[in-house]
Amino acid sequence: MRVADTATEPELACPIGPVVDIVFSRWTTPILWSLHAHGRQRFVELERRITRITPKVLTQRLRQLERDGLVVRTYHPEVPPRVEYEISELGRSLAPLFAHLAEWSTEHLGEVEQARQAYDEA
Amino acid sequence: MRVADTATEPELACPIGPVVDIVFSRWTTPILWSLHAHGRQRFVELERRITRITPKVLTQRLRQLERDGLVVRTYHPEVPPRVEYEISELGRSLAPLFAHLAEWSTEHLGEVEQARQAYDEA
DNA sequence: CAGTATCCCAGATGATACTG
DNA sequence: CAGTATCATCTGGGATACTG
Repeated sequence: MRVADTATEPELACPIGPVVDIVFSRWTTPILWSLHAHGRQRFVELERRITRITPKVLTQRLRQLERDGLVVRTYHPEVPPRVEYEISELGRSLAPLFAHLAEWSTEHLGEVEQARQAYDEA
Repeated sequence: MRVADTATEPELACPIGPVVDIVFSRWTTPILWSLHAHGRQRFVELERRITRITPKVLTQRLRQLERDGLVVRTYHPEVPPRVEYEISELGRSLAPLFAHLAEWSTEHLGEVEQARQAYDEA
């Protein structure tokens, strides 16, 4: 974990910048979570589970996740076509991290709420 | 860590949705990281350290962070004015999480790169 | 079913200039 | 110094419709 060149590089002064872009860009956490919680799924299943997402955006995100090696896409040339998505090994390696995040959430989300209320009153 | 209502709520099917919004919205990680790595800092110091950020956006992000209780702002009514920002107790509680993230980064970022290359060749 | 193709808009971001 | 004000920009995302 380098800190030395903190002042050198742009916003990448922050060594976790790249990971954040990969793992926490919009829609990726719901998708990964869904895939992790419910296993291999078809396009429509994801679409139904992640309410409010449009097929266009879901496709975009899935492609990105596939490109980054976090998700595996399997195409079955049938009629009608069947496509299945599942978490890759690499994607699964994020599980402890997500757990850590969920833990922080249950422990400190309340404090954030309080801080907001206090702030808004002033 | 509930999973039961995964299909009930919208994108919050993902229990870490709220935290992600708070901690990983744009510019927040560089700011928090800088504050964590270099301690209490004035506005200009942050501005210089986080290259490419404009004062407007820096102000916005700092306000948000302050409202969420992750950062403490101290105003010194002098001439010229002096304002200092520092991480709060709550903000500091994110440190292990960031460390975890940095660790994942050093271990797996290479795999992401490889996946991308492989994908782009096909 | 599993997407693509278009059109479109809001909100976020950037550039620039100005103040207490 | 520590912002704010204003204007221009621009891209992600939404709505809708269509296809192999």
